[in-house]
Amino acid sequence: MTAGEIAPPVVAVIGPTAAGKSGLAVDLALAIGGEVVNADSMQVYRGMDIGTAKLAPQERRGVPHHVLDMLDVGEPSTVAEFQGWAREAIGDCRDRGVVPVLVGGSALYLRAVLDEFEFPGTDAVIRSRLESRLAAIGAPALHGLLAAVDPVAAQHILPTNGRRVVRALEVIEITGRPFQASLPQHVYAFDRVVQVGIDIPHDILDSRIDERVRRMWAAGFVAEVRRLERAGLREGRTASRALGYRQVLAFLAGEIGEEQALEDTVLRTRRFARRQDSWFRRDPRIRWLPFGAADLLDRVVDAVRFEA
RNA sequence: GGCCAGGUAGCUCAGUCGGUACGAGCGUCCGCCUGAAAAGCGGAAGGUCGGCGGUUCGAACCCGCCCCUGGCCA
Repeated sequence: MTAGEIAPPVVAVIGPTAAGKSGLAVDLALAIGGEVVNADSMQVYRGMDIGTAKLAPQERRGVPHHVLDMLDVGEPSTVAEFQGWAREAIGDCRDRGVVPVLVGGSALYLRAVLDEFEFPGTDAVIRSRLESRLAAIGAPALHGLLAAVDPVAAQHILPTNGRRVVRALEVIEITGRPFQASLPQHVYAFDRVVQVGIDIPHDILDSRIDERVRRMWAAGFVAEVRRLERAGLREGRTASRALGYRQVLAFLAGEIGEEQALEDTVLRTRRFARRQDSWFRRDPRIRWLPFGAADLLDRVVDAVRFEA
């Protein structure tokens, strides 16, 4: 963009999984001259296509998509790294006068990008030392240690949540300062942001999830996982835990039957959607629009034009 | 038709010499969440313990009959 011109707004299309965000985002990008920036924690993996419901190239209808296929399944993924990629993509779009349309259901990722959100560093050595300590003495005991050095953080972290206790101790050790155990305020990191959410009833969403998972299976999901398994998926700290992938890996390992894997995937996806809900509902800045509305796209476009 | 096992929370099942169901896991609902977040963690609501009758101060647990499920025999 040229000097004096105002930067385009940052738009985010959010909502629970299987609500139709990806397609809507492309529609929106085509309507207002935008490009898509992925905000899905698992679509950053190369090869994880069917199971993450990643839009196929032709389905992107010529709209450039950013922050997709950044990692191999064996590599760990983190919010902090994602935050960097996404902000870079957003900055790049805006510099070119293009509206960045962030799409995804990873709530923490969205907030990390849109809000003022800073992550203290990490240290593999410290981390693994704390993790073995966790394995040795258990979460409550480790929580006791946390309480001694950072009572406030300890108060905000449940004694049974080993994962968070470890991270808190890691941050304290690295920075020498207390750990911020609560989410920050809702303060955007950009001057103009519009978040539109797809509001979809639970029963409709549940049946869509069921259909989607079955469609994934029909589309060769198991074969995809088998392929990725050879590429190191099973060893991947993050990717191996993805919905569906984890279940199919269990099936391939002979731990559960294939039908069970499918049903578990549906179930876990449903629960995930509920969790997404509780994140999104807390953000008062989201402009909710009804799923299935005939003029949904128009309303999204209006929301962007009006609020931006 | 006979024999055996079993009928306890939405589901899978624990359970005690007869003394108020501590039930557990899963699901459901609600909540938390700063470098694994499609992850991790917590809280809550759910049960006339198959039906009827009997024994007993008291029965989900004992007896009888009935219904249902699975298996075996015929």
